[in-house]
Amino acid sequence: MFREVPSKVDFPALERRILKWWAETDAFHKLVEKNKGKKRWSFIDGPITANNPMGVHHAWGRTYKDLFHRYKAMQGHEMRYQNGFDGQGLWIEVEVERELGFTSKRDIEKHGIAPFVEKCKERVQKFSAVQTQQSIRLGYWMDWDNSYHTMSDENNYTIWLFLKRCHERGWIYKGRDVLPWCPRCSTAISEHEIVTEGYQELTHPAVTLFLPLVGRPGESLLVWTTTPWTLTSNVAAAVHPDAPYVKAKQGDSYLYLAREALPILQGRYEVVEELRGVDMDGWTYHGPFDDLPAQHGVEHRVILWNEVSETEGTGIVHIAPGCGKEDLELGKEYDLPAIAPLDEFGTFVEGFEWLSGLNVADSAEPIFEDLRKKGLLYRVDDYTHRYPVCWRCQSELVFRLVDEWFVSMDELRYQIMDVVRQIRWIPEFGMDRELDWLRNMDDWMISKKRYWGLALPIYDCACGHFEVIGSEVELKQRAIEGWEEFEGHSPHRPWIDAVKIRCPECGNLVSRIADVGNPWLDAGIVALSTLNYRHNREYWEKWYPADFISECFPGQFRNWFYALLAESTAMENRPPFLTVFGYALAKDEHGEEMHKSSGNVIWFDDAAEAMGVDVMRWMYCAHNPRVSLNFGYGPADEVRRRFLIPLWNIYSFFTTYANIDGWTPQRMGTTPVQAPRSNVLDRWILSRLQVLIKEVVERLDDYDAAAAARSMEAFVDDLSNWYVRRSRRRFWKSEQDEDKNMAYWTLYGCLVTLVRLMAPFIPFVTEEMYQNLVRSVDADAAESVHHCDFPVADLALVDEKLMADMDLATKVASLGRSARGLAGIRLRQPLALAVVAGPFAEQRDPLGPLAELVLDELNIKELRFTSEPGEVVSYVLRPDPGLLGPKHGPLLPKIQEAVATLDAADWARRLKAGEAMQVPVDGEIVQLLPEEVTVETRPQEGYEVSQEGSYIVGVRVTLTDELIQEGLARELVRRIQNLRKDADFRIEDKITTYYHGDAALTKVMRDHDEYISQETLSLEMVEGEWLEGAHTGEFQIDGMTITLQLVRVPAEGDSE
RNA sequence: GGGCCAUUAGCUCAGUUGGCUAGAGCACUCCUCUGAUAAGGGAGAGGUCUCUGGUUCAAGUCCAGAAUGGCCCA
Repeated sequence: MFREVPSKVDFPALERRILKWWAETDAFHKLVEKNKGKKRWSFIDGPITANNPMGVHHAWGRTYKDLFHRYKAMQGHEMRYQNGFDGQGLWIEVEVERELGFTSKRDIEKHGIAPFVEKCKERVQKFSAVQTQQSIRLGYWMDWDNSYHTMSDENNYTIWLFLKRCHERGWIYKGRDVLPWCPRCSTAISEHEIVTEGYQELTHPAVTLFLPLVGRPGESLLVWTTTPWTLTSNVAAAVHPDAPYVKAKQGDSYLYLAREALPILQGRYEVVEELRGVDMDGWTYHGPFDDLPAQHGVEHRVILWNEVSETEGTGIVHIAPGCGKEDLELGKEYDLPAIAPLDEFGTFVEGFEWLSGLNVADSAEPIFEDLRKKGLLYRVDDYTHRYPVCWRCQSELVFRLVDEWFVSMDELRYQIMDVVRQIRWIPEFGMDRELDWLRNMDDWMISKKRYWGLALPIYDCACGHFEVIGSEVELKQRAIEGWEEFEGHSPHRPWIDAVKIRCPECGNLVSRIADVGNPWLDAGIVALSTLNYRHNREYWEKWYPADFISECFPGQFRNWFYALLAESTAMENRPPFLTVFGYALAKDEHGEEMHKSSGNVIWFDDAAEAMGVDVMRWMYCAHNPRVSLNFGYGPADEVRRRFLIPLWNIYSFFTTYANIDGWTPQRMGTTPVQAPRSNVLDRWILSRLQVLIKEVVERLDDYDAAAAARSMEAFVDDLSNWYVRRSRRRFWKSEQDEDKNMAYWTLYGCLVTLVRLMAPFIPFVTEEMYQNLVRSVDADAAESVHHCDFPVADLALVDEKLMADMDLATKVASLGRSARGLAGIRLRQPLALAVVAGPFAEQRDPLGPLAELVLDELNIKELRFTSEPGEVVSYVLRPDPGLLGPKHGPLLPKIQEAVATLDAADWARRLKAGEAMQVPVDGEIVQLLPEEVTVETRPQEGYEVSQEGSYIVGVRVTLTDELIQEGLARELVRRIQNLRKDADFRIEDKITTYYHGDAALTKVMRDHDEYISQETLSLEMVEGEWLEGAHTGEFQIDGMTITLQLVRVPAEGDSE
């Protein structure tokens, strides 16, 4: 016996039960053990940031990872099952700062770096534990005790090795650059970080000001900027050499600006001279802040620059090499001084007099006021533009001249590009994206002026020499002092900073630079560090490169993919992974981004308990990964209703009837799938099943989960709405014959195969079904569905012709239902005949045995096939008077007459083929174009028809008394069945039926006594008696009344 | 300015070597079935497959250009 299966199911409760059972039986580790020593399948996990609970977008990615792990496991592969947590870097620091109520780096210093770093570690531990629990809830099978952390010693030291290798090749250098800088976080923001969500639409005051020219009294350049604070460091003004400029007179002053920019002028003006940019080359002017000490000795001049836009601002660009990236480049070219006005907090440094000590955020108004006082201010306007902000704390970034450390991309860039081309990118455009990034990226800035992160092993001596340490062993050897203080700690600040080495060039003691590393270094090294590259090269060789990695596409080209590629290429010049699978973003169900502030975020824990993770997983798997996923309760409910419930219903149906008949698979050894079948439905569904297996394997081998899921949905639909629906009677009948046995074997075979096919997708419900369908009757079967082998298609069972014929049968059934619908005759009313017209040629019986299915489905006595549509429809040709009237005038009635005499069926075909009609009228030939003649189809007398393509199904709508009686009998059966159900009888309960009512109905009861009692399991049908206490119903059928009463008959052996 | 992607029914999307009278689900209206039943089925309506050219016997599909939207890089 199978365990009884309720038709209603609580998926989340089921999932919790299965989770508990997996834990109790140690199902995961048994799987690992089972596959030990088999062919490897290597996966490297992109570490999840262990900073907050995971979201439903993480669950999407983790579902793919679990899906392919489970699939490969069922196909017998050894795997490492290692999950990764990312835990070093600014994002952790920012959250901890928030927790502690800190607002700047000074607070951290005051608090102490050591306790701060400890708190960062604690946060990572806390949330990695939370995410582990959530992942387990998702059904993600990983070796959770073996998760790696990017903050581990091994990970950090492996990065040291990488940096050492880079240094040996001369790729590491200290650069002076103008970088986007967050004044709150007090660190540079690398270009990797600034690009996503790094810009906001902001409004700033833009200032237009005079720069008085030297030696040209009364004449000024007009410049424009949105960052007034940079004017303090102005050293030059750039013009486009070929652009037209003008000298405009306004009042007593003469202004220079681009001709295109003239509309910027307020009030009346007069153009007194036209010139080109090149004519202004070398002019000198008085800087706007020449009075500040920082500006002493600076000569301001006009330079030429091809990038100057004539339409932005005034067409004359203010240049401050200490405050802008392009400015600095230009500065190098023209040998201009770079003045750096801001410290790490965005405060003006010494040398700026009244500005010194003022924060950049508060500087705009005082600067305008100063310019106004000096008579240099022309106008101030609000200007809205996209401005970079800190991606973590949203502070507006400034551009600061700083020392940072870089890895040169000169050589590495091209090596990585070669590696990229050896990798399979899914979707394919990934390769182009990555190559595009590599072509365009600047040198990799690896330093960050923060606390919690990789301790960059760079020892920079004042003499100009610097060293890069490649391991903890090397550091110990080189340590002159501080080793004891450091020993026993992780290689993090502040402990690591105690260690000092001797400069081999000048002999002085050298400290480590204070910077920590860019966090993508941490995540990028894992292809080496997690495979024990430093200590067990054999192990590493076994698992490197990964067969597969998978992450969300947007962002990762310049982040994880890039870092992984860069570090592996530098170390080994081989791809770190062979296939990369990317997917898009998760949005809310209306396609809006999920934001806490919009209130549309769905938390993973809520979703899991409300919809169940199998539903979520199916939604993820069935979705096209290239486009963003609209996640929500609505779509989830649809998945549940459309897919999981029907699947469950098939299962529930099977167990219900199998239990009634006491049917169990005696032994799995005589595999049900292979036994020959005589029933066409059995042969058909088993053929479909093999095709399904083949498709699913092919699609999963190609990492196309969505196509596999779609195939499975289509199969479940076929199984439910055709196989089971058409086979119901085979299970329902009371004889225990071979046909029934085969039906059980077939449905059972489909279910147990489906359960294994779907196990990687929806691991919980398949486990539940497997335990009941397989384990409960076969103690020798694999303990868990996830320990089973993945199904293999038996192509010998594929019958293409049968499947094509079945397609035709379902099409005929569909057209027949449609025709019945048009006639308004309900399905319960039997009809005498259906005629199918189609391209059957000589075939007299195109459906063969499948015709039975159609007859039964349509409740029709006879099915006839013909290749002559005229048997069911006639055609009427109607010359369109609206078109032909104006053309032929009085001839029209005669044309209509003439057309009516022609062979309508023949012309219907020819017109459809685009042929024009030639109609003899009054001795001449009139031509009628296809669009001028409407072809109407009408059913032949006594038929209703429905047509699709070249198939027409006509049903005979004439009802005889006999047919009507039969229809009523069926109607009565239905009433009794409903009554049985209302009475809560079990499906197999036998009953006695009492009835009385209008004569016409009681006659049907008597005449169809055998049929009705068989259908309703009535042992006896008694007319005229009234039974107190029986389940009673009074019904109106076609205006007649009947009262029905049911009584359960106790079965033998019942205790009643 | 450059790169990548998308554009198919009211909405969400299938349509992967060019071969359809372009499909599905949801939503809507009507109908229907029913011991799988808080499910299922059918019908109706809804499309110049963004546009313009081209290649081809044949284009939603391939090519070129444009428009719109999105992502990325300057």
